[in-house]
Amino acid sequence: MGRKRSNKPTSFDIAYRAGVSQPTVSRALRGSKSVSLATRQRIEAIAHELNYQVDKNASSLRSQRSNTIALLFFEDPTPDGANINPFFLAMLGSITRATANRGLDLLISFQKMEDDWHVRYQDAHRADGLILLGYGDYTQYESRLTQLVASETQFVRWGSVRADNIGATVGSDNVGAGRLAGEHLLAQGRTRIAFLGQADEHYPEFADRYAGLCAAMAEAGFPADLALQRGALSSEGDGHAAVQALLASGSQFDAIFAASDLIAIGAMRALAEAGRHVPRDVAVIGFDDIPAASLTSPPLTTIVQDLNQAGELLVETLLAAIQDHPTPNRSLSARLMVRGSTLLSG
Amino acid sequence: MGRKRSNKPTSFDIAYRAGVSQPTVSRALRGSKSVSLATRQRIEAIAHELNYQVDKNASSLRSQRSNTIALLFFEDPTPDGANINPFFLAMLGSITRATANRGLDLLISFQKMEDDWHVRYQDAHRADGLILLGYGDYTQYESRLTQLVASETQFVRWGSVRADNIGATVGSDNVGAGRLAGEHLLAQGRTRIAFLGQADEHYPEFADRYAGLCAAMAEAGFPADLALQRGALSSEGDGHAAVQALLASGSQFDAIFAASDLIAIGAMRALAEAGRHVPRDVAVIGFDDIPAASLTSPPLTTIVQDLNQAGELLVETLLAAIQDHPTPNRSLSARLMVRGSTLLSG
DNA sequence: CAGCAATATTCAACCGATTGCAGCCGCGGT
DNA sequence: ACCGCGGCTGCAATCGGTTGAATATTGCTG
Repeated sequence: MGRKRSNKPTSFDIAYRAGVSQPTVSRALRGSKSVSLATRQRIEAIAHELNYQVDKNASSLRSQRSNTIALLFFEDPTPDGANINPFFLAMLGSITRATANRGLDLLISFQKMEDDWHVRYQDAHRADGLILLGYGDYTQYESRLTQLVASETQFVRWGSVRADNIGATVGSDNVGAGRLAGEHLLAQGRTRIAFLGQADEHYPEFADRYAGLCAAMAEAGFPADLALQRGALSSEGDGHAAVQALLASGSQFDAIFAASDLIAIGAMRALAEAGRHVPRDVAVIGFDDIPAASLTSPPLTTIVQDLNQAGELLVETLLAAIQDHPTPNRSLSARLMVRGSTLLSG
Repeated sequence: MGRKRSNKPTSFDIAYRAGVSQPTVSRALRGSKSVSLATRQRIEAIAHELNYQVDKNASSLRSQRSNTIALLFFEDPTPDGANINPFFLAMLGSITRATANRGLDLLISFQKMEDDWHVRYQDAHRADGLILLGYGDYTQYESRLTQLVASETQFVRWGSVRADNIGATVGSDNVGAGRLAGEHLLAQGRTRIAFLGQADEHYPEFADRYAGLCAAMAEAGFPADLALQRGALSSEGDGHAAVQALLASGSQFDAIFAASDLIAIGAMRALAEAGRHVPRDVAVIGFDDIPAASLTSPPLTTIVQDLNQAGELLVETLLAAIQDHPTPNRSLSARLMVRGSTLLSG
């Protein structure tokens, strides 16, 4: 309907002008070494002149490789869809760069876990593999992951790196990062450190961060007080509520380690409302270094994950899996970004 | 290489089991009305049972439609690539939803304008059309757009909606939005309103916002003072610098309308450094309502664009163009989000 | 100069759907 | 009976590359 016959050049047009057969054109343009230099250059010149582009569909259909990967976000439902976790948006930048560097295309989707993604993507030959990104309860999704493995779908996910993970995983060294946060707070003379974040097995990344904190505290001779750990998922509201609960419980604390910046920001808001000064009364440290972290007052000290490397490593690992060269799971070290929320002025 | 013969079912497998021909399967699954209800249901049942998915490549190759659109960001170079303008990230959420609603796939890329995108996407049949997103100097890119039109590439862009635009355009009613901002500030008793943002023809959106502000001021009998307009692109640093320049010039002003939230945030920082209180001494209003806007102190009053509708409209317009049913360009109305940066407490 | 390996190119099949057209069947009209 | 027509379904071509095997072209050896 209204789609006039396209006059885009095909490899046949090029073959004709170059006086060779069409398969030779195909080989030449992909740099096959079984085409002589002379003919390849001739073909390349003509292709360039005609503005020829290989048809992606034909190519993928025959070769069964799309050179495309699909990035799937699955966050716990955000009804309006507009509020995506800023950390993942930063990750998106890193991943797009990593794929572009390798000449791969990137499909993205914010499908909820309910949907049958692998069916829509890999099974339909749209993508060669998947990257799964999301906070949230991975254990709840384990059956899904198992299913992905069973259907021979290739994927990597970002998360807590453990030996018994299903499928390839890339993630930060959360235990080490938690330790960093703890050591920093201890160095500031804080010993009653609260942790805000779900620290159970459903949120292994948060649990790891807490474990790191506890380790640092134990080594310093100030064992963590379990009463100072409060659940919080990854929203500002949760952080706010958690601090209110802490204050209401009457527990004494002089520092907060929040499992994410959003939680930390909510926590700081609650502290301000309660008249507690940051950092004088309570030092606060977050996690992720989202853009807003430097804009709070005082600016939020936080843990920075190595996002550039994250994208690279995710893509690298996925490609290895696709080529049946499984790579051992790797974790990335994080570093501390000190700002005003943990430093007494001066 | 390691790619064992896939055993994914094809339409032939289904045809065989259903006792019909393969084309009938194809028709049935696409709901062609020339297949009887009985056979269609039988085919659907088998397809579902086998977990069959139409091969996207084969389908696109034959039908010459990919049901995919490509989203191209082109911001002025951000060398590390990590810092994407938060406004566009919000837009991304809206667009992904709009495409998902229509069963379209979305390819994304942060290619710089230098690259030959249309070649990589539409010409290679990866996508049926393009969505172009980016602040920045569109006029600089006009030749590119003309080229896109010449190569019959379908695209929509987000930007200033004008009659003489090249190609389809969707955008906010920036003049109206600027007027809103102006009226709000005037209602707060401010009459010396500075505008921070490039207001020349290279940045038509910003120019429109300024025009709206000027109109509101003129109507209220307080014509805008051109000395209070300062260029600023879209970064925090620019906003900071612009305010410093304003202060250094000795101009008097009691309000600032920043062309973007990032500029506004930088401006507020500069004001704080100069000891000017917001909103007592200077009221500040931004544009975009990025997540950080509600986290500044005081929280930033800003203009909210209707992002949900933006994604819908972009996709709708693009699809119309693809089907040769060009739609008139439309603009979306924006609304005011009042927060502390323009309200004297009480 | 036959013999044979190495290199360059062509042949023909193939990937898995979509689509225009032809064919079949059943039924109502005359 | 015969024709025609509408409703379904099958046939065969097609989309535009990729790929393994076959063939042509050289070049080199003895």
